[in-house]
Amino acid sequence: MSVARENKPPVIADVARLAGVSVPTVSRVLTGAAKVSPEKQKRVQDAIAELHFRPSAAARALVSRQPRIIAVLAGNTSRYGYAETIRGIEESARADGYLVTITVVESAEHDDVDTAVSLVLDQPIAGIIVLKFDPPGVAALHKIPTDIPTVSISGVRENLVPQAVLAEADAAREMTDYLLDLGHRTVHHVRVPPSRREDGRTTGWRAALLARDAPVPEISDAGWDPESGRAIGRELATRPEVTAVFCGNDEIAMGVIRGLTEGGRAVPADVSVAGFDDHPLAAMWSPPLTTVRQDFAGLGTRAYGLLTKVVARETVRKYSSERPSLVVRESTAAPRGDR
Amino acid sequence: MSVARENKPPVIADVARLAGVSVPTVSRVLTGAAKVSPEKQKRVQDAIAELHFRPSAAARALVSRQPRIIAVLAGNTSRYGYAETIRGIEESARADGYLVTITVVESAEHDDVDTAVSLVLDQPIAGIIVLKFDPPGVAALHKIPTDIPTVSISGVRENLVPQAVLAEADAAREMTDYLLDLGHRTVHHVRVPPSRREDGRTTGWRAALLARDAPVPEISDAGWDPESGRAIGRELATRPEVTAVFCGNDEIAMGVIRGLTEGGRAVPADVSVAGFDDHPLAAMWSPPLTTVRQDFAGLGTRAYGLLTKVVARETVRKYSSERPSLVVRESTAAPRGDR
DNA sequence: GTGAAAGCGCTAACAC
DNA sequence: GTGTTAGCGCTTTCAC
Repeated sequence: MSVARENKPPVIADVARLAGVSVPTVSRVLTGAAKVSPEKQKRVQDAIAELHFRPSAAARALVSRQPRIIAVLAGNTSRYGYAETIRGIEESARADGYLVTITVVESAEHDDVDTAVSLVLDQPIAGIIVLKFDPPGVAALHKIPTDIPTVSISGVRENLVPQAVLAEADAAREMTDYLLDLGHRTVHHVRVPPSRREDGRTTGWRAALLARDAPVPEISDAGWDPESGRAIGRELATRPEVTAVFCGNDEIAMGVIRGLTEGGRAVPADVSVAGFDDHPLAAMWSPPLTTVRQDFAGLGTRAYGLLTKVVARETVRKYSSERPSLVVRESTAAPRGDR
Repeated sequence: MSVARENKPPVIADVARLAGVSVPTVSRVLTGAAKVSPEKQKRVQDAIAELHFRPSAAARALVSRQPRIIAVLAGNTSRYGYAETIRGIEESARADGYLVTITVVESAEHDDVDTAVSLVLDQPIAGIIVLKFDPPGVAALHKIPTDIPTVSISGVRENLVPQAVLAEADAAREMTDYLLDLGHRTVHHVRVPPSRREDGRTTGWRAALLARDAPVPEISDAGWDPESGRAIGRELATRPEVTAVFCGNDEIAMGVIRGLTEGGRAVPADVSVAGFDDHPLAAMWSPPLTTVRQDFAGLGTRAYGLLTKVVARETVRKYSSERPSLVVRESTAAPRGDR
């Protein structure tokens, strides 16, 4: 009989026995850490195949002190930007032989943050990437012990840990300038839940307005659900002075357009609406949505790259992406009076 | 000095020393497995806090043989249905103290499948959930050794492993019947990449047509990107006999509507278009999309529940969800001649 | 209740 | 090259 232990998964000792070599020799062919004679190599290989042996990841992680898992902490996983960023992280990690875990931080409340962070800390992980796009993400970052390799992803620079950033503020400013250049007196802003007091999109929008001496209208706060944008759109439809709206993301922009339309205002004839992100459906929308293209997957990739350096204890510095780019489609136009 | 080992994370022995107890006693207060006197309990607790001690997950996984991680294998992670299903899995797992990993199976090619499955198998995991929505998912499922606790999620029943299913075929049939009842002579079908020769949506559509002796038009194959739906929509726009289109998912339906519109056909005046999934943007679309609501998150939750039973070696049987429900909105109407 | 001793399955160190 | 000896940091007997 070749199966040494009834019903239990084979261990390295079983392989060694079957191949007629010592345990470390099996380990050597497994890791390739040292030379093994071709003959024994083959015997070991055969034994492994025969027993369907797979080394225990738990034992390896214990002895080598290098778990092959990285954790992602995020306030959300299914909205477009989040999902794409995670996709970018996973893709790079997989190519590198790392598995990635995702855990969502339901809210910035102590209990939720603690649950999520503890869950991650209680597993054998190599490092953590936190998506600091919203308050839960920010709260989570602050709860992570400083001795754990950590990287954050954000729309604004900060110095807590190395981070991959998107130059959101610059892009928002560019978008606002574009709208102003079209002839709009000012630009209204519908914000998605910000990560701090104010996120990059809002900052850039305000800066552009102030730089041109345009009035700074009160901000409308939306949630993550497009439905919340619709309600805001309906409200905006009742205010004739609103001719241009810059939204925190495309999904909200789509809701806003819907609400505006329901309220009797045509887009872009009566009011121009712009989004942010370049959601896959933005081009399908009617009218096709003017927006800002963000390379979320690339952001994830860069964050992963940063993390591997931190894990390897190399010195790293803050990273910065190329600026997101303006994509002009048909949901924006010059105001009525100007045409 | 209370820190026993310079620069290294504290281990259980450090805690024991500081608290003046034995290592097993510390372990006992950690796990709560056995009684410890209140006094020592407190000393241990204090030592843990002082040292910021966290037990090594790797060591625990090794000795207890019960990793607290479950893996999800999927052909995709960011499209709506996938992302929502994963969200459901993660939510239940987190509540249960399990971490979830995600790994993408890029294609059904041997190399991609092998990379993904090996990655997962090389880590300390308790079990696997595979999203069998597409060919990569199906291929991955077949590569998983049978001794690993595994559950699949799918739109059609099969018997390989326990699975959480959505009664897609029934819902598709209901949708097709609804369209036929409106007075359409037949219903065209735009398919998303199927998991097997034919998935539940296509099967249900065909069954409904056959049952009513309606002609069964040739199927149009779309990809996952809405853009591919748009191309199909343009093509469909050139064929006057097309008056009703049932699409494999909402994103494709939105693309099809766009293409149809660009081709000069009005929706629903000239042609009715229905989707599948009830994407968050479906209600925002113009016209608001008629679709089928699927409870993806619930599906994920049920799959997780199944997996925990398999892990615990309880006997389980196939699960089945309530049937998805029809959501009639404004993208469908009676054909022109009937009005 | 509590400590000593014995592993979990693997890799690292060290001879030969 | 290869085997022997030691652990990795915990939990689990098993005495007392």
